[in-house]
Amino acid sequence: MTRSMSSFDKAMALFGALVAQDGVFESDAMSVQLGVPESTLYRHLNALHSAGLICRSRRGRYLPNPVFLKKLEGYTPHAVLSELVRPFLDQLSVALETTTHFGLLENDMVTYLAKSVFEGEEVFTRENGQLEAYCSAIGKVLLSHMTVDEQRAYISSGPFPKLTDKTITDPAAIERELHRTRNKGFGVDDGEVHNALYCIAVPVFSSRGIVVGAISSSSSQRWASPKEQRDRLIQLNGVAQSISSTLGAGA
Amino acid sequence: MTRSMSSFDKAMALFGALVAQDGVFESDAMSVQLGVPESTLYRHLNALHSAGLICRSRRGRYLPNPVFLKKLEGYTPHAVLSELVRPFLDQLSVALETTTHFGLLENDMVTYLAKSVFEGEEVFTRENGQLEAYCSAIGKVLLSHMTVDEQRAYISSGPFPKLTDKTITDPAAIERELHRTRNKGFGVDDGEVHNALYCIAVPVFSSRGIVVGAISSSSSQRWASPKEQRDRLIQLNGVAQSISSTLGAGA
DNA sequence: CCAATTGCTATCACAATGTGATAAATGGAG
DNA sequence: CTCCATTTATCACATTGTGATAGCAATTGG
Repeated sequence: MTRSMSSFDKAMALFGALVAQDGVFESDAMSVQLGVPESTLYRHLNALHSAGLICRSRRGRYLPNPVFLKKLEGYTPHAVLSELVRPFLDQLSVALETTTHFGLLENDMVTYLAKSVFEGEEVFTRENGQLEAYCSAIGKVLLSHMTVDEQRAYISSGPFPKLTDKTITDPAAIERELHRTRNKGFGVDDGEVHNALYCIAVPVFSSRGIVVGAISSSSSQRWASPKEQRDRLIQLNGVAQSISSTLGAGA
Repeated sequence: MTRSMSSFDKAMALFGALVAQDGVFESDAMSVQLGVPESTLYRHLNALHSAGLICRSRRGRYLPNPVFLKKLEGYTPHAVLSELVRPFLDQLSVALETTTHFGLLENDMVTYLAKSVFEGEEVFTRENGQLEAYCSAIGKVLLSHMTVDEQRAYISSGPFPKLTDKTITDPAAIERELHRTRNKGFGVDDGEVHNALYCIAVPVFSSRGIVVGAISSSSSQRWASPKEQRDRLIQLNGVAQSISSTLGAGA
């Protein structure tokens, strides 16, 4: 499976490291970090430069080329993600016979970037609309993949409004629920946002294991059995995997 | 001088073409456009994908990878440009003994991204501040490199306030002045913005001849002679060239 | 529904480029 | 001036990239 890596991939790995470190390049540190000899790194730097990806600022400092950046103005991660994800959501909504969503976390709220309605299963959400994270299925998944510090900060940022009888509002209970979610690998909203709304959600990872967002299946009827829930999960995870692979390897 | 082109450059050229065309890829058209055989193009597409630069959306449609885009959040063309340009401005201001600026056009106004003050030559401009384009040296240069349609739209967008006695405000006269500026290759502000402010400016091109911005030399005293103006121009153009080359080839 | 078109993948012999060790030059900081 | 990290240059060698061709896959149009 390990297709021979093109020279491309290695140089782009260097690019990624550079932008992540605010342009700072220390040859020996970078050499061990990327597992590439220094002489090769400098060749890659020159390749990135002549390809118009980076500029040399001060000695030891390389910045993304502003002309290159300008080309990417007009492409936002949100817009691209929602376009990429939509066909998968459509496929999923007919397979599951439920409405499906793709969402991600933004300022501790879930933003729904894309939605695919299954006829008869209208849901009150809107694309680009937001919902509370602690009680929604997608929100629980995304919160459960935060770092410990981030999650702690979120949990102490309450209060958490009780949207239905079943909404979990006690901070300690929310924390337990998030642990459960993380361990199970999927999130459940059992009528906790709205009386007639039942959802399950799974995370979408980038190839390097970073959580990019989450997809969910929403229905106005509760799942009939654990088995039905399990079936949905299998399909959800399959689609999540597909999305991951269209995102590609270097991300 | 033509250093052998790495495989990188060709693939990045494809990337540039893709983002410029909103992700649309037609193999035969692209093949003639880039002068690369189709089979090679598809290999490049795969390289871009596995490097995490692009995703495949629909058939024939390739979008920038959102994960990649997210890495570049936080880098704006403005911020990077001003950092890159600053050392050149500093060098220039001591060489010319004048205050120097780098600016670009934004909504028909000149935005000053960077400024290097020469002692005793304070100027009222602020970094990230804006000034009218039709009367400033940098503005004239940038306007003179607009497309015909853009320039026509600008000229008919008046009125143009008379900031000093010498300000050119008649649309037809402005148009003539822009033609002159374009032909000479540099712009002059002969006290047209402020009574005690005299500037000359030259364009900064990217390697592909796109105007990225302009640099200027500003003084409270008028240049003594045509020769002095010519000397300043030579230095200005030299620095403009240097900036172009730090921007690299692929841009 | 079947053609026809276009997108995309696979393969191969050959040419070109990337690789990494070494050495040396450049530039900045104390 | 001296040290140290950055950066360029060089070289024999291994790995990739190249582009023509053929063929498969999927969409479009009639």
